[in-house]
Amino acid sequence: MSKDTTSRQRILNAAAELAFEDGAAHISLDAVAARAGMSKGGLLYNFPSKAALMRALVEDYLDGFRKELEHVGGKSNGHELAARYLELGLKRLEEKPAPSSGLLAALAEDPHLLEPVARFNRELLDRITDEAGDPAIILLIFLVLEGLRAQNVFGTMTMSKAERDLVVGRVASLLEAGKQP
Amino acid sequence: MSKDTTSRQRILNAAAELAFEDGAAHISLDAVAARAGMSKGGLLYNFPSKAALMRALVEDYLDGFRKELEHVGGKSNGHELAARYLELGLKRLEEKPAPSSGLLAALAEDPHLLEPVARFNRELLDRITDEAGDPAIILLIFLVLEGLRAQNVFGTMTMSKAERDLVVGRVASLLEAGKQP
DNA sequence: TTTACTGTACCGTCTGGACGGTAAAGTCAA
DNA sequence: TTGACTTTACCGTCCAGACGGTACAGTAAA
Repeated sequence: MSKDTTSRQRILNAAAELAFEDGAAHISLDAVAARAGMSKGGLLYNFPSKAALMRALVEDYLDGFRKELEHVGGKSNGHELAARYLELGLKRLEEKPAPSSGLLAALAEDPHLLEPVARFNRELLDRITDEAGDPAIILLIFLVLEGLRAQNVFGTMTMSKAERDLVVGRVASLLEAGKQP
Repeated sequence: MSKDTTSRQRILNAAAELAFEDGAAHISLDAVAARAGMSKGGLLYNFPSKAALMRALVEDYLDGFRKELEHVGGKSNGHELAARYLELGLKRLEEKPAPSSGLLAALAEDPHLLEPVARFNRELLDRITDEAGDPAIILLIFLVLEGLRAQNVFGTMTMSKAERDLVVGRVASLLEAGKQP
């Protein structure tokens, strides 16, 4: 696809795209290499095994999230963090190869590979709820975002942009309302 | 596993369980047959091809949902239907082999197989919003449920029962509040 | 010279699916 | 009631192809 990225990133993108388009069961090393514009030897030079590739897919997803989340500033209260999380989650839905597609590939290969994702989610949830007043709204934001991600990655997104904006706006106003009661 | 079910159902359950436990990429006909307590020949007698099995997984999921949803009564207003949908969705989260695991298997095999699911979701959404006052709350319920399902099937369910009850209770009260404005 | 690959050849294993049985249950005329 | 048959619901074997992984010789840029 694009040549201005590292081969590592091209491979990761290729794997995510393939998982989304052809189904996670059909990500062969040959197919990923071909899609990344590279030979299988080249792929195996970057990732010594398929398992390593899948692990990298998960790490890449989490690193991206962490980096972008922390990017704004380490010090922030729960509400700011929640709003930032919502915003970031929505932004990530728009990205070309949905980052979550990589998770799908990893999940299909071995469900245990998603354990770091579960830990990350839990830590983030705790961090936000510790500082925010109403846990219910935080949990709700989390689930709504998870729902949108699921729709996106399952290819069953039936809601229009307008509908998504509507529900996200409502959620945001609930968060705002719970700010200073 | 259980012997009092039809071989068809045993096969479907075995496939869903395997997809959840070992990863959707590793559902081979041999593995499914073994888990269902049957030979591969027997499996192929019930489902003439792997694709047919995957299609059946999706149909089974939708049929179950449809049947249970309609079971209460055809005539109901939007709010009743929404409440029923929420209740049913939660109940389905508790089932032994998560019904959505079958969807995961189908998705891994061929993403197009989930198109009927997308259509079903859209039709249900339209049907409820047509009769209910506030579309935002309906969409919110839908996404929250989808989020819970995703957590369940991805094996990344980090929320406790208490937390789930908390957020679901909040959502239900929002639905109730929007009933007669 | 090192780095970052490409390309080809190959191996052992797994997989979907075709196929030929077969034992039991049901059907039905004599 | 019996014998002859058809159907149902499987079992076990086999095979061509796909797959992950290895090995290695070559190459072009830094």
